[in-house]
Amino acid sequence: MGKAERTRRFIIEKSAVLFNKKGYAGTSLSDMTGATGLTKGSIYGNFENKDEVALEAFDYNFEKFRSGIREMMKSEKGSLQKLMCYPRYYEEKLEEIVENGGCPILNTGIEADDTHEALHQKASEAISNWKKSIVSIIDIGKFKGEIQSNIDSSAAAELIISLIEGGLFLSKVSGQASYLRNSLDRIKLLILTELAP
Amino acid sequence: MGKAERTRRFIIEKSAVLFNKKGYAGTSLSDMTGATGLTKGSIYGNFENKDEVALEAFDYNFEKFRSGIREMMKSEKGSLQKLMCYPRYYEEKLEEIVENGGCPILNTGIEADDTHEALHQKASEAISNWKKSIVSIIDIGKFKGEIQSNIDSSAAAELIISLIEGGLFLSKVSGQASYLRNSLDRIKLLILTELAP
Amino acid sequence: MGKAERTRRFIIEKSAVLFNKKGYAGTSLSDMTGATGLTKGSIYGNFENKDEVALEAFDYNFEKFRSGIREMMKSEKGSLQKLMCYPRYYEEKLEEIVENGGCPILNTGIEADDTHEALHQKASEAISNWKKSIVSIIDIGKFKGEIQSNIDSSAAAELIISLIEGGLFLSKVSGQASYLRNSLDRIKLLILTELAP
Amino acid sequence: MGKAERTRRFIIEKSAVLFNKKGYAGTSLSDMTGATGLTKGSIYGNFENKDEVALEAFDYNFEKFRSGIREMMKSEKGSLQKLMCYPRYYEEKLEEIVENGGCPILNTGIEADDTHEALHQKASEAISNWKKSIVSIIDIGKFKGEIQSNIDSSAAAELIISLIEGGLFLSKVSGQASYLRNSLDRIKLLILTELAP
DNA sequence: GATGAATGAGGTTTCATTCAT
DNA sequence: GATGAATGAAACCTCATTCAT
Repeated sequence: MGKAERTRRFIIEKSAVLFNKKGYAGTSLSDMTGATGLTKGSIYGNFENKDEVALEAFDYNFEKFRSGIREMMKSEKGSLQKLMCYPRYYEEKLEEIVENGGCPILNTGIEADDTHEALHQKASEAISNWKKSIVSIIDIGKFKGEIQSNIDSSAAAELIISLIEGGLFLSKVSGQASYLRNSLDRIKLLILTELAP
Repeated sequence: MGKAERTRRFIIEKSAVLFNKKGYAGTSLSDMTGATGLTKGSIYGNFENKDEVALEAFDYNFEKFRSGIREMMKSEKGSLQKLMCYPRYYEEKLEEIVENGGCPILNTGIEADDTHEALHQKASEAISNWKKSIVSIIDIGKFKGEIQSNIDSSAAAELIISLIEGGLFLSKVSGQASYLRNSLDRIKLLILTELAP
Repeated sequence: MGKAERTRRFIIEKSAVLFNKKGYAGTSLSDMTGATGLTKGSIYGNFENKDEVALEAFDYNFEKFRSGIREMMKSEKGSLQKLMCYPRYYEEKLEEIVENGGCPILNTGIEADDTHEALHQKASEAISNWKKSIVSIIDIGKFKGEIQSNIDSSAAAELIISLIEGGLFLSKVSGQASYLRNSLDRIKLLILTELAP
Repeated sequence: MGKAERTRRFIIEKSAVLFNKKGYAGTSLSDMTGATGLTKGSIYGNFENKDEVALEAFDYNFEKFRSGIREMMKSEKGSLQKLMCYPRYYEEKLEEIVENGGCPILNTGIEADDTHEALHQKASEAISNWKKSIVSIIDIGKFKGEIQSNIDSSAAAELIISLIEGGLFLSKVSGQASYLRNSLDRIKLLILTELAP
């Protein structure tokens, strides 16, 4: 990793939490120079404009948001066990997520949907990929006989995601963890009583 | 209603959709003069500052968001029937909600939670009131024997809200109505198979 | 005094202290409506514009500033006794003058000299009249043999005014009464040892 | 001196006379861009806000105001000769001072005393330092036997300052140099007949 | 005659971006 | 490749003033 690449990385890391907390419109170049200790010139030397930083910051935030659970899943073999990682993971991580400004898909999706098409697209793709990965786990589960074969994989995946995002949103804004907990409990129930054969 | 009150009303109505779509930081005074045809001086003659407009615009958006379902519920007697209004209502209204920029609680809550305490508070209170109204319906249902008495009213209410908000968010950002539909189907199932005696 | 005249009077009285404390540029129409409880329309119904109020407020402030000493002088017969009123008067009144924002000639003269010709003129005339009144007292004193006839009336008057204004300014800004006291003591000395025969 | 420092200097120099003539409230950012040829952005790149420019402009004006007399005093050895610099200096400089808007202590003190605490403080400190420097000259004079030892140094210093400021004010506003001349003559008399042994 | 509401110019400040050094 | 300094547009807000009611 050359120096240029390292500087880019550094700028993204430091800016990512700003964008996640204050949003795209609410984060200024000055916020970014303040957080990085770099100059505006330096940021413009490494990125074309604020947009480019925001776009990469989203990728960074999203990757960070997803890598934990991917790691957790690796050590699980069964499809149900893999799916059960979701409720386990978010239950553990709520506090940390809140500290970092919340779920980046939620933050970026909500801000960008009517204002910033490129960011909106990023959020939309993130959702799409997330759904695909859950569908894939369920389909493999069905193939291996670990999950009932008459399950609608797509519907199940969408329901799981809606419950997680709804719970995260309400717990973050209301300050009450119970919203997320109830959502995650429902996911567990779903996995154990409806997906499991 | 005096002229001042009419102008305030007019400014709020015209600005409300802007704030819901573009957010607080993303909506400028110029956007507001553009939408109303009034001058900045006129807006500042009727409101103390942008904050005051945004705060009242939230109330307006929230009221509009809630009044439809309140109306629908009025014509229902039974507790289960009242609760079933939620899935019915949001299924019908998704398109309209999307056109107006989405759920104001979601939009405002997400933007404001780390940046604008007064708006955050508004969103938080809206959630709290919404939950109370669902809990109240359930509790009355329990009292009247229409809902199983061993149900955790609070948990059920939080779950319903999480499903609605999660579904709205994902359908809006992904552009796919199925997220919300699946959430609403799950709410119906919950009402009919878990709450009903 | 008709109603219109009473309203004008009221506006001037309430605005006069504002202009004396905050200056012409520093006093806004809103300050004036705040201080009077009247509307902008009402002020513009009684005065042509802010200038006209400021000009009359200066007259009011100046008159108030001078009327006290004029009163005090009335009860004195001798020229020296009349002149001695100055040090006596300002020694007594320093606190009150400071509370009202200081000497209006000083405030208006300093602010207006390079920015507002009409106000400048008012201040300049006030100085001129003040000087004339002192010169007149001295000249009468000379005629009556109460004051040495070889005294330069004009120079003595200017010196007295300079000492008063210099002392007032420095005491007001520094917060220390001694500046004015020393100036006034010097005036007394001047009267008793140089003017007196 | 780096470029930034040179630009700051330039802005201060060009703004200083504006602030001295038109006052703090009467000087706008547009006045400042007009006088410097720079943009508002550039001014805000070099200063935190208008206040910071005004505060430094006062220092600049005051320093300019004082440096001349300090220079003149350097070539004098005796205490009386040093004190005699005051009347000599201000007699010479009246015209130049008037052209530059008058004495900055007077202008700033009068405008700021009831409206701008930071500027008021600056003016107040300037007075305090000025007085200290005169007291110091007198005390040294007493020690060296050049000035009568029973003189009240503080009172003499305050009187000198009051005479200068009073004279400057009245000559500036009335347009008649005699006010200042009479004050300065009185200072000379004081030095030669009261301070001198 | 008085008022409430509006205006439009101008106030201070911050923005994303550029470019000579 | 990085920086510091500048730009000009646009941000929020206040101003003195006007005028229909």
